[in-house]
Amino acid sequence: MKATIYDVAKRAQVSIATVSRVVSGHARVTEETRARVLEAVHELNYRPNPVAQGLALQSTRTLALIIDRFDQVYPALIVGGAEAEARDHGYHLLVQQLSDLSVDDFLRLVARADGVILSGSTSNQEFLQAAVAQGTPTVVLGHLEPGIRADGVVADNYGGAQAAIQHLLEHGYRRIAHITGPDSSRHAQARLCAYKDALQENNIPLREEYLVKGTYSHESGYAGMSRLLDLPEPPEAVFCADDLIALGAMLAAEAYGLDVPGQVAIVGFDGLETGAYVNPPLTTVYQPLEEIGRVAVRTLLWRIANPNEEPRETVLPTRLLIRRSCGCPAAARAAAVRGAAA
Amino acid sequence: MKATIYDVAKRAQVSIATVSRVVSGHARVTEETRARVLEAVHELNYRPNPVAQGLALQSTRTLALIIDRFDQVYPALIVGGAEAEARDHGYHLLVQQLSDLSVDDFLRLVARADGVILSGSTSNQEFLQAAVAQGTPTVVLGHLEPGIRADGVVADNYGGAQAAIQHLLEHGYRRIAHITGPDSSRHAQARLCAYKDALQENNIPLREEYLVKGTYSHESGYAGMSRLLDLPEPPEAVFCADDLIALGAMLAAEAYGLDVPGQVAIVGFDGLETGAYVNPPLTTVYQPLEEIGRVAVRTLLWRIANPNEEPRETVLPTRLLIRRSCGCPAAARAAAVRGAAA
DNA sequence: CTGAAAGCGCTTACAG
DNA sequence: CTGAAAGCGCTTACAG
Repeated sequence: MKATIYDVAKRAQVSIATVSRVVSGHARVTEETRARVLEAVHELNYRPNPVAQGLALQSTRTLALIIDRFDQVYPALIVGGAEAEARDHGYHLLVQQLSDLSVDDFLRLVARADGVILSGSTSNQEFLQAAVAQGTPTVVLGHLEPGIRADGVVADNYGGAQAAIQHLLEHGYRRIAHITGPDSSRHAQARLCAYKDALQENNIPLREEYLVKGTYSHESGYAGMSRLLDLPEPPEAVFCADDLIALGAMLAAEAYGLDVPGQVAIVGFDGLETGAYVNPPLTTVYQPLEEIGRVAVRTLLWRIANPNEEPRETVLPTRLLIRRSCGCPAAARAAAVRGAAA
Repeated sequence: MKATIYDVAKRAQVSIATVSRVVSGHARVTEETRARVLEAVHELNYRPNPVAQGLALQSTRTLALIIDRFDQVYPALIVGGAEAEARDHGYHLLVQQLSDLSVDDFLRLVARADGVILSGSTSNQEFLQAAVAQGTPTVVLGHLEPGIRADGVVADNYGGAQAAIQHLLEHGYRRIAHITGPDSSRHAQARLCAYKDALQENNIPLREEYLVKGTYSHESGYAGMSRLLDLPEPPEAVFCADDLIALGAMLAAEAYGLDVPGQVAIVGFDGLETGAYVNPPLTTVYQPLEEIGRVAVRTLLWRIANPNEEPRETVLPTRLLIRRSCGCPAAARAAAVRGAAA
């Protein structure tokens, strides 16, 4: 049904080599034969079979992206950026969720791609090792890891979290709690670390009861905040490991009849647009998720072209997005909308 | 570097045909040679090259999914469901965004897949035609279209929207406005249609000024609601084409100093989890997005296996998720959280 | 049960 | 500039 290079060659009365040359544009061909081939290509609506090209060229022009789970806007933005960037370079994108993935499934996917991007979860360590051992160009959405030849692309989680805590301290809060992300998230680890360091630098003792575990979910934010508010001495401010947790925490505060930020301040992380549209608008740390996806793809493409360079790490800046939930004065309506667009 | 079938054959002292047979399991092989081959496979860590298999078998065991834009949780859930289902069947998933996509890019992607799933946007009409013309198994995230041999998988947008309007009418509201989704969304069209029909059935004249265009975004919800509230006679209730619009509308109402739902009721569409964590919790129409992704994949796989069957359409039920923004009495905290889990 | 061979649809040295 | 041929790594009739 679909025309192959043989059909075109026959119709244009040339060899398949010549067809390949004019279609790829990689070699000189007489203008006359070129025209004849192009006409045949057009008439037969010929398009080279990418699978056959993949086999011949030993390159699929496809990249694989492994994300923990496609269930929130976070992964969507990363995939969106990655796909856009890949497309700009003539590449396609294969996606897979980390949860319940076997190494075999993973390697089957990777075998279809020229390289792979792995999420910053500790639970993909096995996959990372397998990919690198195979010599597959690999970038991790996280920091460089000693001894592993994979590049890293990551937001400045530590710096962002630090800025958030700093901001809360400037508000005069001293009793600052933290609802963490999952232990398996390296990003959550960095944010937690920044939280601890910031308190210490300001001579505020770390209280165990102010540290509650969350899972990057509304529900865990709700539950975590409830526990904090049940404490004999509840915190004045809560730094949440992501915006979903923060929204859950806000609802919990309301359920306890507490005003946010009047009675308890809340800060999130991610800078999701939705945070600008809740009441009070959520102060949060913006990280450029789409850009992370794009840079990850660019890095991977660079790595594919330069297999022998030393591992490279790119840290993208985060930015404190000050809205209302931290206790800052009400922004005008216009400002809230502007914040949302950021 | 990576072992091929030839390496295994040599090591096991058999032909590549035999290796292929034991690895695929498609044919009888002596237990003894089988063991020898398996040992070689193991020692060389051999895995068949899926690209070569794709060429030989004329099947890539890969599916393509085209979504308007990966920028919200909506696309994430569809991709998530699709990937999970594809994996369950040993398939991989290639993704691409519709925006700025050329037919050529699209067909290059499709050539790597055994079939394609297309979003329910009118702007992919060209792609749909191209895929079907090529004989590519195709499913659309929308209703069957006359004359087009593609299957359809879609939520009951009409029924869901109808239920939402009905609910608002039962609250006693008569001045009900609608902020639509983009014209290009068939789902938005269905919801709009249900809105109009429901009003008519209840003898409520349609007011042009109560119909404002949105784009499935917080921002358009904010802007649309502002326009509605500027009206000499603002609506008592607003049905929003999706939850993002609804959140934007809620913030606008607050900016106007209006109580939701006391002074203006708001209902959304999608049933996103976040809606359960805003104040007031958003009443909305739940649609099973992950399931839509899964069913789309199942349908596509069925179509690949049965190329000559008549086009099939699957309509998945939607469900009104009653929370607070419609004016229903405050649910207990537990209920709000339960609603979130739904 | 097993092997030799053809075929899947390309690309690209190698000759001419 | 152009063609014949080998090669990419598999699968699967076809013989034996």
